[in-house]
Amino acid sequence: MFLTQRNQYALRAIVELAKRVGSGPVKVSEIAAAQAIPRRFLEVILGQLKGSGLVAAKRGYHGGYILLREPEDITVGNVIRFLQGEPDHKDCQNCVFKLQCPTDRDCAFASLWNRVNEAVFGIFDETTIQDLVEDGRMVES
Amino acid sequence: MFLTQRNQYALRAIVELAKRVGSGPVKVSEIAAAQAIPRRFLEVILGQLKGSGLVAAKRGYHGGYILLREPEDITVGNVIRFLQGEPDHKDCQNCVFKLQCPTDRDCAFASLWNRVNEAVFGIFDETTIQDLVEDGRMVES
DNA sequence: TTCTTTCTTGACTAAAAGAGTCGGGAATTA
DNA sequence: TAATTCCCGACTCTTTTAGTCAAGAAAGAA
Repeated sequence: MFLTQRNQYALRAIVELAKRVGSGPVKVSEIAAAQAIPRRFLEVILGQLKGSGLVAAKRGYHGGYILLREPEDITVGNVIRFLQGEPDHKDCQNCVFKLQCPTDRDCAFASLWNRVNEAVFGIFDETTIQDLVEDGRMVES
Repeated sequence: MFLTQRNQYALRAIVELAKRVGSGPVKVSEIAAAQAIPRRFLEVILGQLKGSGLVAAKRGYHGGYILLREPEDITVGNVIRFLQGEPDHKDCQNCVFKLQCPTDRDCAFASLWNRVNEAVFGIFDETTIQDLVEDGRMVES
């Protein structure tokens, strides 16, 4: 709905890693199978995620990915913010009162966008990976 | 950020109509000029908006578009919901615990998506077109 | 009536974003 | 050395979004 497929795959991969904390490195192919994510695509995504400091990879025989922080210390907001990079303020170029908006801010919609953004990230920031693992458990029963 | 260019154009067009309530029909070309929207594209968008019952068109000499409701009685939510149509619940096909999610609901992310959705539409539903007109006025000064 | 204006319609094209693939290389460990 | 697993960059395919075009129909003016 609000996140691309790719971003959802990233979250799901991290959730899968969280479920296996303590079992050593998890192979990409295992994560892909468990979460029904195309393996090669997942390799790309996990490669990118390394840059976030949330996960690390190990190559070779018993290689795979591991989580670098506790699942309760990683929020959805952490992940999404990393994946989306800096919010581009180009958005405002298309605001309602374009002429009064030379600095790309303070347009009629600015307040609206800000409120929505804060609401969404408020939720993302208070939802941890551990929360998602637990929500899943209820359903898995 | 959360709305396509097209949806923002639609909102801006309605805001422009709101600013001119009482002055009779407003031509597409006037709205397009005032809001820096490609005219032909705007024609398509306004044509679609007619179906919402929020605006009506009149052809010929003094033709143009008019708002059918008071700006304070139209919310951003009204407009966006109409433009986006029914929310497709296909989204959930890609949830975390796919296997436990045959009915396309109750996945680990369902709660998260619902909370985000409610937060966003909560804001959209409490923001009227009149609010946007007024926010713009402050900036236009 | 006839001309001009303005919306109407549907098909069309173009650009961008998103999703996913492929082949070969490099590290690690058995 | 041989198997395994991550690593990397380039590549393709599809979908969505953006925007255009031409011909037509209504409404009013002259």
